[in-house]
Amino acid sequence: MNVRFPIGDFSRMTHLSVKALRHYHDVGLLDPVEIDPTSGYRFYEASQVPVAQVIRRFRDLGMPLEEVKAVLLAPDVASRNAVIVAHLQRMESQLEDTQSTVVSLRTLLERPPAPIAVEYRSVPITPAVAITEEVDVEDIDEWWAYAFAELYAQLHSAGVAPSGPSGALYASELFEDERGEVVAFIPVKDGVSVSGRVSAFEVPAAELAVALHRGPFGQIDQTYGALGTYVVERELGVEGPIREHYLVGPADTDDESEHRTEVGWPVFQTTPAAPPAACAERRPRRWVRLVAGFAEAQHVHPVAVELESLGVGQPVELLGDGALEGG
Amino acid sequence: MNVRFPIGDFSRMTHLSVKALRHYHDVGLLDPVEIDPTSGYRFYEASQVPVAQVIRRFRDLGMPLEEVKAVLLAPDVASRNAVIVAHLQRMESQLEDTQSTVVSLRTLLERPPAPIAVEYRSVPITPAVAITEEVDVEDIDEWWAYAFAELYAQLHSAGVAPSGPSGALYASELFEDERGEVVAFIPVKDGVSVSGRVSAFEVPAAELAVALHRGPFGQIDQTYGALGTYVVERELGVEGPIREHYLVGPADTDDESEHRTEVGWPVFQTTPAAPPAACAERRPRRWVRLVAGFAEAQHVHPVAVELESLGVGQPVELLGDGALEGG
DNA sequence: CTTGACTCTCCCCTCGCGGGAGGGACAAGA
DNA sequence: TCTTGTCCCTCCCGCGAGGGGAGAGTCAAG
Repeated sequence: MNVRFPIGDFSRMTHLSVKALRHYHDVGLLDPVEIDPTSGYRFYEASQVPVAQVIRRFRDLGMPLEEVKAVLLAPDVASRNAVIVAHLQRMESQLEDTQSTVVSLRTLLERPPAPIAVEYRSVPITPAVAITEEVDVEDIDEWWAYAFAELYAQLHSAGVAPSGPSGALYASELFEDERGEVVAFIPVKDGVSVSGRVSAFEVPAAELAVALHRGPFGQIDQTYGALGTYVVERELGVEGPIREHYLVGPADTDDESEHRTEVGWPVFQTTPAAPPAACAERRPRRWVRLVAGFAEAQHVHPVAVELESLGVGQPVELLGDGALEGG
Repeated sequence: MNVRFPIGDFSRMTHLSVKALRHYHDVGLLDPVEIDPTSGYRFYEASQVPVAQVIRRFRDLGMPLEEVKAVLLAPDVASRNAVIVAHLQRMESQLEDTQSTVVSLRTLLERPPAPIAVEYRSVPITPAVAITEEVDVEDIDEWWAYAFAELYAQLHSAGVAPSGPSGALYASELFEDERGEVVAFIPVKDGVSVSGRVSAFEVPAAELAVALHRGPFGQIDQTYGALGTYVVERELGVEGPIREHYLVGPADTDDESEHRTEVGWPVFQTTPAAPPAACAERRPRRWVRLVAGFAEAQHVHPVAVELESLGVGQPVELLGDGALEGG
């Protein structure tokens, strides 16, 4: 008969706490070899130490008990490795998230709260070619890329040059209901023969409050946020879809910091001399929702300034190069 | 009066869930500017969006709410930065732990379960110089380094050469009570005039079961574990302190993989021809405890083999170079 | 036989919310 | 004005992986 250890000794052997061992017993991860029927005492064997060691390492890596169990019960090496690799990959991607969060936190704390410049502008009705579709917000990016690829392809094959920067209209439903109509358009002087999803379109005239976004398109939420804040503070109404104008984009330069995008907020009629006043009548609940969808990623007064040197280091690999493909 | 947003709109503005916002209110992290006394409705202002953003980033970094609160309420930039830096440092050290755990896990899963070779040996009484002291287990490493430094210094100044490899005795109390007597010794042929902590010592004769550890001293727990397992399986008794002999150490070569350490387990008298049998009489409860203190870090059968390519990548810095000292 | 160390079960606590029940509040449409 | 649907409220339970402690039984050494 092999030597039996009570839980306290086994705890010292494995560096697992007594509480943890009892818990592992409860969930069936590591059962004692014997339980005294009268006293209820748990007894473990020396041969269980290695198993406990493995459990401890995986727990140190934050692997959930269920998954550790899967590793221990895996019928073959391949399926076991699959579980381990999946966990390590989760850890790596989590680490990436952490690093990008540190970056964005630094941006948030460092950047001076540059006041946004908002310009009022009357835009006339504009002929264009366009793709119009109802889209889920989550699909926007992909839709956007394909739509403009298609538009430019048709203009190119028709031998027609744009008469101005391309742009898009975003229906307010998009921000209220997570789904709404989007129009991707490219202005053209003359009629163009179009086919497929592409159609002739007249971009409607509007009075716009316009903010210019300088830098990567991926950070445009900052400008949206700033404009949203601006609009909220002045309690401006909104009429019609939000616009974007792509003044300088990836087609023009690879330097993302050179990119320029205008965000246009359609306000009520006004003269350039007299900017629009608050318009309580035309400010229904829907309006608040709309702004709510925008007003984010502003710069931070209350905790700002001087946290200058938060940095991030190298990317990390927990998985080595030839990771387990052949397992 | 500024525009007020109900919790749902504010949730959309900040990407914080309604539940989270209510929780932050409960714990006093982010209070609404107004609470309708009759309906209990919470109302937030646009100016609170940036604060919420900051909260969200820190939460994404896993900072506890209490600490986020400390950041927001910090009276000056320096104390605020202190909190942030402390958190990022915790994250970095946690990451280091993760990486070393991956390494040790790989060792555990990869290394073939090499059976340990145990040799029985009779060692005679040996004159030596030694430092004897009662030590806490946690202080062992430091104590050990200083003790041998002192021993070698005195031998050197006395112009005496060791007559054999240095070694140490570890009383079993050390493993049972976390504290016990340790003797660091260096064998010498003749009497040496000694001073301070160092004294003349006779290393007692003993029957030893000896295991040889090859490699870094930091991994000696593996050999201890293997020897402990060996002893447990054969139910060998123990008499007297455990020994270590430092055959090849840092003084001899910088290549840690070349280091050699013997671990000696004192058994009862036996002839080399007839290895000691189990000795139930002399195997009190204390004995089990002693083995329990050793038997760890064995190699792993149940989940072993072929997980060959788990690797670790670069170290990570979340804190940049000139981190915030001047903050 | 006593004493002290050890073990058992059972219950509540953590942290940062998520899920849901049950019920009031509010804006839009009929 | 009523309904309808959507919001919002509070209150309670749950997770994961145990930690802390109460109250009671067990075990081995002196």
